Amino acid sequence: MFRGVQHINMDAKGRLAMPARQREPLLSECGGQVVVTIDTQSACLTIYPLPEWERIEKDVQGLPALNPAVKRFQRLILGYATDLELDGNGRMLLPQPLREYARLDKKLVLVGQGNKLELWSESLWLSEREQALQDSGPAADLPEELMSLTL
Amino acid sequence: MFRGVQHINMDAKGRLAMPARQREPLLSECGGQVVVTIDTQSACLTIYPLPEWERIEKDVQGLPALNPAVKRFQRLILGYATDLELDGNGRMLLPQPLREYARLDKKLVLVGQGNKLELWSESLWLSEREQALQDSGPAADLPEELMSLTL
DNA sequence: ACCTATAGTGTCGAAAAGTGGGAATAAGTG
DNA sequence: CACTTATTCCCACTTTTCGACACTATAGGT
Repeated sequence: MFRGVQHINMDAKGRLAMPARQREPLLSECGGQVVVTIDTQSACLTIYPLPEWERIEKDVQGLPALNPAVKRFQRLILGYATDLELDGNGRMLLPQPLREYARLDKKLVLVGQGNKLELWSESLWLSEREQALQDSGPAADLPEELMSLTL
Repeated sequence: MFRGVQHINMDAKGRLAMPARQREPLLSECGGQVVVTIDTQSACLTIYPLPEWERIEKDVQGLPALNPAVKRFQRLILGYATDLELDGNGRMLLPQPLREYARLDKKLVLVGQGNKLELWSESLWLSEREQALQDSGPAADLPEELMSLTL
């Protein structure tokens, strides 16, 4: 399970060092083998351990491909999916197209989301968080399902 | 069950010593393993014993993620959730993003809330308490649910 | 009132994590 | 085929983090 928000830097070569907290689970669960793809809903990337991704890939491929919207969705998700491996120092090198999609520059934010990690450019993360706080803050009228949660 | 309001200090490294009163239940219930996350409604943090958090996490992940407001809520709650462990001295080290969110400085307030603890910066706690007293005082009109309470 | 035990706080050192640079290999082009 | 450019792998250094230890303060009991 991936948890927690961490601010990390990408170096000049486009490498990003996986924080130790997330590195251990990745190494033990899948030997550092991950799949990175885009989030079609937001300008961020998602990072899956390889076994988890294989399950998702199967589900996505099982969708009715005659529906043009589905077909487009598949094209994006599967098309951008790239397998990467952590190097000896626990870093991964992000391919340009992925960096470009999520507008990644030096300052990044890595967000644990249970079965996956999300990777944001710091500036986009901040504005997303701002929006999220508005939506979930005291003034917001939240959907039914949330109101009934017991926290 | 966590009860009581306690004023505590965070040291220069961002460590906070869990008061002995709360420490014992935490150690016996979950071996000092806790999950800290943000409260989306207020600028404070919430501290759960690990087993209790796992129940909540399950509920939150079960929500319909197609609703953008729900998705944002999940991103905040799950994203900021960080598991921490009490060290040999009964202290926990709060990660920077969490400290930042709740504007924590040296003086903090720890508030028991039954199944969880809330952590406030002292100054925010004081003004929140002020507001809460206004809302719940003699002049306030309280929601139905409260009126029917037997105190 | 003093002594003791326990909670709270600070400091130091070792270890690990993050960062950068450089060399070697591979790929692409003239 | 040779030369240039890009990519990858590896090594070394710096910084931060974590754990252990020691000291101080406070509360309770004799």
